[in-house]
Amino acid sequence: MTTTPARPRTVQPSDAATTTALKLFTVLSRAQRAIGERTQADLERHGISGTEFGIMEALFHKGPLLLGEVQRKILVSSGGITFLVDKLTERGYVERRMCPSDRRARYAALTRKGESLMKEIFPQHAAAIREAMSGLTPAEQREATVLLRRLGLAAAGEG
Amino acid sequence: MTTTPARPRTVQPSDAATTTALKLFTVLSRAQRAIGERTQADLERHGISGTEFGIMEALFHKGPLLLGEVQRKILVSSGGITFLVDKLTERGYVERRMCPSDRRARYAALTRKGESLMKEIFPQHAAAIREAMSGLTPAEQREATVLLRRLGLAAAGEG
DNA sequence: ACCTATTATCTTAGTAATGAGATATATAAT
DNA sequence: ATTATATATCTCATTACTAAGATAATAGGT
Repeated sequence: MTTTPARPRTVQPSDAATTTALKLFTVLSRAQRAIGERTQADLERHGISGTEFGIMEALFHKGPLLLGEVQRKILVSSGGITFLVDKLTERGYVERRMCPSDRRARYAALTRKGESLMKEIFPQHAAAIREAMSGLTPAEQREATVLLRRLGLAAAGEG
Repeated sequence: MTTTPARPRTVQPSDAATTTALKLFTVLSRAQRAIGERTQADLERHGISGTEFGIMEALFHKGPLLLGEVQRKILVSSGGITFLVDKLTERGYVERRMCPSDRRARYAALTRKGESLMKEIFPQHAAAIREAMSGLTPAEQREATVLLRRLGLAAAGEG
């Protein structure tokens, strides 16, 4: 048995599995960007960012949460959550409340104004997301969800 | 034919299609974030950001490109491409060249140092992406690619 | 009570961008 | 030629963060 002599190559050609992964990487990035641009454009009409909406949505659906809980939910840094809650507080949508059992901790809670904003815009925004996703049928969306959940969990877990 | 009388509702409950779309939105964001964190961590070892890698990869595979071409390819603002090419130039990986036919325009091109950096790290980074995607089999990755391409194109197109 | 480690939030400085507008050049119409 | 419009890049101010460290409070062990 003879081995093929190593022919020098400038750049190692990628194998098929790598090529497949690179394609997925590209379409994943582009899809996320395109969807993100559309959904953020929807929120811009109301003068809030996607991240701000994430905070208010969490408070809207779960009630008051400790800053740290919000932080873990929307995945920003500790400095970031302080900054974001400050901004929402200035605009009157959110307020801080003492935590009776832990004086280091603060709750973030929707004000009445924040609550009524969310009642108005959450359904609208959900519809905008549905619209942004309308390139796929609901059945295809469920397929994509299964695959992306598996992909995301594996990628996050092995960190 | 009778129309159903409008029953007042505080918050319109989402229909099934909206719920499906919201789930996809969540897993899409999370998957992209998890994959992005892993691939950027790989590049950090070489001291470059994902965006910088994107520029160098484009130049590596296509040769010198006008700044505007690079900009459209990696999707940053016009100010952003100037800033990024400046930084890569400072570090000696990229240089600007005059465009003989249009004196407003500038090419960005890899220097010899940039070329050799890419020869070294491109295959490594491709392998890191393959690894980050390994939660799905190649066949599943191809499925996901088909769906995400359709999703992304539809979302970008209807902007 | 005292020490240690941990946790929760806030502060500060720095970064990677964006967006609006400036400048220079090019192209097309008159 | 002149004018208008479009294009390519750059400049500058601002935004939305992150990372590291400061401060303060809690919890557990001794």
